[in-house]
Amino acid sequence: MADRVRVRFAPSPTGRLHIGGARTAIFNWAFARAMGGDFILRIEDTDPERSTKENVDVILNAMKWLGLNWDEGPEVGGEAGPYFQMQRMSTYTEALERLKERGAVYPCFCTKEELDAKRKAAEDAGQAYEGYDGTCRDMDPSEAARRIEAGEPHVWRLKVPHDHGPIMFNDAVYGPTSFPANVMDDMILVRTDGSPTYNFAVVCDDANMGITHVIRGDDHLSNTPRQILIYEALGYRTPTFAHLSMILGPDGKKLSKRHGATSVEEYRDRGFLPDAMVNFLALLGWSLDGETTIMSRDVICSQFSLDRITKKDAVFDETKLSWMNGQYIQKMGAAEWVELSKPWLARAHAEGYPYVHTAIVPSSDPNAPADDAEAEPLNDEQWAAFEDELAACPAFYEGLYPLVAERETSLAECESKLAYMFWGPCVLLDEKSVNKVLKKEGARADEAIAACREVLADEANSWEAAVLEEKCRALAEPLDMKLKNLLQPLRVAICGNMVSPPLFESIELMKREDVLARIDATVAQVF
RNA sequence: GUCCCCAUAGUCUAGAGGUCAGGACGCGGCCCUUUCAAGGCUGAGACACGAGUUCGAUUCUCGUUGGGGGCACCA
Repeated sequence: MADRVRVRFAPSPTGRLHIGGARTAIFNWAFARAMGGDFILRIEDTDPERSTKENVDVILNAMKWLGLNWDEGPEVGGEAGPYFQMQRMSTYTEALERLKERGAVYPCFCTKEELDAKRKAAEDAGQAYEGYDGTCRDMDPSEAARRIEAGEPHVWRLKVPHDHGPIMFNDAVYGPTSFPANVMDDMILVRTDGSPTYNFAVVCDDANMGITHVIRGDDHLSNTPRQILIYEALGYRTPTFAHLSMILGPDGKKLSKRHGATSVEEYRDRGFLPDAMVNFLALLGWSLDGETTIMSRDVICSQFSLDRITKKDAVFDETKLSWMNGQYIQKMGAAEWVELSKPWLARAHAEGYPYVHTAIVPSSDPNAPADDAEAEPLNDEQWAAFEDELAACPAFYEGLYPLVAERETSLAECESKLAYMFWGPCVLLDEKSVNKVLKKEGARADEAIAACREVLADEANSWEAAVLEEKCRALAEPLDMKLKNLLQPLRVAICGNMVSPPLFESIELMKREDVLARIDATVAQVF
């Protein structure tokens, strides 16, 4: 029978969306799309300590940013709702009643302290703790009823059949998998306070929501046999399981905070694109054909399949992510680039406004990524000023795109790479560049600049990159200079640095009087 | 401790009982070039180890080593 595929991503709103969680979400989403099924988002908010409204919004926003649209879940609803576990408590109660009727559960009056003591005793004796010892399993039903009646605190445990054979299932990724039943103790399903444990709630929800494929992290592999026992006790058909390998940090350890950025929000704030993130994460443990690296969401969504998921853990390689992000930036186009680069363009604008003073400044690496930690947020006034200018001269901003399109590995880089475009008539001269290019012995930098200045000052030359470049290049022969010696000084004089985006394309976007003012300021400063 | 899982270059991966072990990032070189990039060409770089099955294993089996994960009234 061909059931409609229904998969879910079920995060706990305990903070930001982790890279590993995002990968799991992407695999579920892509599988649903490829199979023409439903992608359901369910919030596992049963931990009142950490589950807050804010955390839920954080997760939802991250999902939206990644473009992982869900068919059922928060904000969109659906027939299998509600989609917050806290709102599904009655379904767990019903399931417990069902299990009581079936004689598949029993009340246990052992306290947490008693159990902890037993566990500790076993460990101290150098033995492995074998799980719950079944103290209350065979209690006389009438005594149990009496103690419950008396209000004695108790949990409900699953009565795992003693004659249960090995628990077997065919994992879509790991293949045939088997766990001996005797290692399964009678796990707690419902706590003293009446709340369901994770394993119980998950099974109830997945069953009630008609989930056909459970695609989740590898860390749940050993939960699977427990959950299968619950499915069996409830009399439900088990879904297909597909376990995903872990994502590791560069040191081969499980990816965690100490590896740096581990949430999708951090990558967003560092100028990474959702398309690049989805593409990159999709390739962590899955491949289309082993050859294709850059692929659109459409391709991922139509071609994704569980049988091409690898079992091996994958190391998260940020270098490759950066490269991929650069590929997407190259292809995105000016209008989209301006829109998405606003936060960083605004900063560059704010720093250059109302124009810096001309000066020689100590060298720093112009290619160094922006340091988010030290970045101070812009105030409203600065933002307004930026928005005004953006609205006033959109062509200027779109013109910036070709300057950095193939030089950026993240959107954040435009702040430092394009800073010079916002200096108006002033220029901040990089000390090292001044020494190496302008003050270089015998290079005649002053002559080169003077000659080029004449070209740039000549109103007869139309203010176009191609024209200005041609005229300036023509100076090389009469001056008997290499192009490098002719144009690098001009670059430093105008852009402040020997390393910059294309010179004449930059000049074209500037005002003629500003360019001339920069040259004059540089000459006055240096020579 | 115990249970489970994994093993192709530094990294992500493709692959099949016989392949020149393929692609991508990164790295080196060359070309292009006013800088930096981008792009093109090119180079180095891998089947963890030991047995067994086989005419032949990197591929199948077992073991070793290495790595990862689980073993809660957390999720």
